[in-house]
Amino acid sequence: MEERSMKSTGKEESTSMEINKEERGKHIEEEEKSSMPFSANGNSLGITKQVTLTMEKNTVDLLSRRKNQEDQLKLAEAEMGVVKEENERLKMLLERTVKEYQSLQMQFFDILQQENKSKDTVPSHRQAKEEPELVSLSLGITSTEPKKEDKKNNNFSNGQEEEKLNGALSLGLQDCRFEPSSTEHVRNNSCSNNSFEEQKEEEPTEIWPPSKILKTMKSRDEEVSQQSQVKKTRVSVRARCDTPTMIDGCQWRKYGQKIAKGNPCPRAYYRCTVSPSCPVRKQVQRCFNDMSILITTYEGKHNHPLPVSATAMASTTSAAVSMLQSQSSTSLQGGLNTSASAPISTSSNLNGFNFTLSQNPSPQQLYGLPNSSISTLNSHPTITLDLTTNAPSRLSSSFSSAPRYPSTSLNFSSSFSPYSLEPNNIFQTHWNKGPTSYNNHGTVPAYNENPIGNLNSIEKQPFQEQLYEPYMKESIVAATKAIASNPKFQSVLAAALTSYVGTSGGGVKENQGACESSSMKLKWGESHTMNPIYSSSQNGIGCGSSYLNKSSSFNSLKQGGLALFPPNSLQLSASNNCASAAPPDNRDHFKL
DNA sequence: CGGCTTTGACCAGCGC
DNA sequence: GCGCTGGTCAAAGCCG
Repeated sequence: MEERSMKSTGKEESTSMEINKEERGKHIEEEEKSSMPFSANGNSLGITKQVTLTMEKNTVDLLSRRKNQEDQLKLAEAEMGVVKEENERLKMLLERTVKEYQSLQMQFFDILQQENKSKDTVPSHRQAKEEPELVSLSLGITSTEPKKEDKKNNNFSNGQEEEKLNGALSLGLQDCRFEPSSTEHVRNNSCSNNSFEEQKEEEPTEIWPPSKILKTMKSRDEEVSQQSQVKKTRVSVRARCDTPTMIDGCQWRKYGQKIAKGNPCPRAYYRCTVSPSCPVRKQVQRCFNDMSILITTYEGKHNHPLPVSATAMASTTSAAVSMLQSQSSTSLQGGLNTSASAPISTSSNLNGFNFTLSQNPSPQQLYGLPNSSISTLNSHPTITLDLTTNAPSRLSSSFSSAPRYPSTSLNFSSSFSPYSLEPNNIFQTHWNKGPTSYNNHGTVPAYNENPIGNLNSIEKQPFQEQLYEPYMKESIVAATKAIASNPKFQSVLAAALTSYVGTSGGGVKENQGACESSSMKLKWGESHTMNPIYSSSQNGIGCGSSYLNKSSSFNSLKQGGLALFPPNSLQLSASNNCASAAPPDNRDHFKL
């Protein structure tokens, strides 16, 4: 534009100069006229006029072009303004859409969580049917909804008696009960432990065809004896964890990832790299229903010395496996109907606490782990260690189905003081608080992460211990009986408790040093002493812990800097006297 | 450059 | 036998 204007200006100037030339020429011509009367005056005059006209035309054209260009410029500017406005409008729209999306997402998750709570009662039973063997250790604290509880109680008023007839081993020290699952709930839910089951099958709307159920029922007895012993036993740990993988003290190398059926969350496969020949594998997968839950399934036994921080989980899994194997063998020996071989049956269903222990499950009953899942391959006996806080819904599941395999459910949730020793907090502290704990690392590798948690960030779980307190003594008595009756259970309980203590303590000792260890002790101790209202739950803890205190292995753990529990918190009251109930012969089960 | 992760391909088991 | 699914392998890419 500027160049054009420049050019046009130049032309104008040249034009004016030419005009001047014309004038001068006119004067010259007039002079020539006077001096030279007979020259070619006529021709020169015509040419001059044509030049003048041409110049004028050019000038007009230039001016008109200039006007057009200015108009175009204005138009372009106007268009740009319109586009800018539209841009801003779109931006606003985008922002609004994003906000709406986020709000809707939040609502969606809320609804999902609510639905999960209500659904969890159903699908758990599915697992037990197809799962060859299932031992569930539920260490999460639970808050049971009154409605569910009432419904549960109504439906299974006879459940306690049924439990006595069952061979399942169920221990619940919280407001949760493991109840025989209904026949139609053969399969587990998606948050499943070991197999991370299909989401579709978790849907409450899904009902198995009767034929399928019958088929499953028929074939169950035949499969029991064959499968459970042959296949590798797995230990599944469900815990709330923000990190990609649970920090268990071992070194893992990821060797594969796959989208499992029914769960959009990919399942990652890790193998132990502490020793090249170590056969231990683990699978890690997010629970589809609750993305905060990380399901880790361990398989195999380490053939090498483990770091201190890794011994806890290894001990837990090992003990659970041994317990499961023992259960399966017992069930095989004892037969389906008789309890003669192991006439141990303890049931204590209290308000807020359920403690049942029974053996030789009848084929008609099954203790399903409400949040557990069945492997579609039905090839691996699985032990589920449930460290989530979703136990309530799981525990509100209903009795019903006939267990094909011995299933053991251990639930200690309420036995831990939620404020000070609540297991979920502990695990979250070490495994779940990844973002806070591992910020220094930037990322969280899949191996040997520092299991130290930010104790200051321990969340105070809603606690209903007051409700349980009046019933605690009774439940503890039942627990005492159960523990005294089943050595394997003792070992599992011990290992589970050890895992809490050991994992945290070991990790502290190994990776962080005494400084944080001491702070952890202080934290737990303080919270414990400052919440006398939870004395009952402390007793619950003490029940297991006091026994542990007498075990050599636990003592060794304590000596190893793992004595994180204040002595009082781990001691049973004399009235409960859990420790005395535990047979000394079973102490060796803690040696893992 | 070595170790780890990613990811598609491959294999085996199981059900129909 | 075929298809589905879980589990593993291994080449390529990434990262410190």
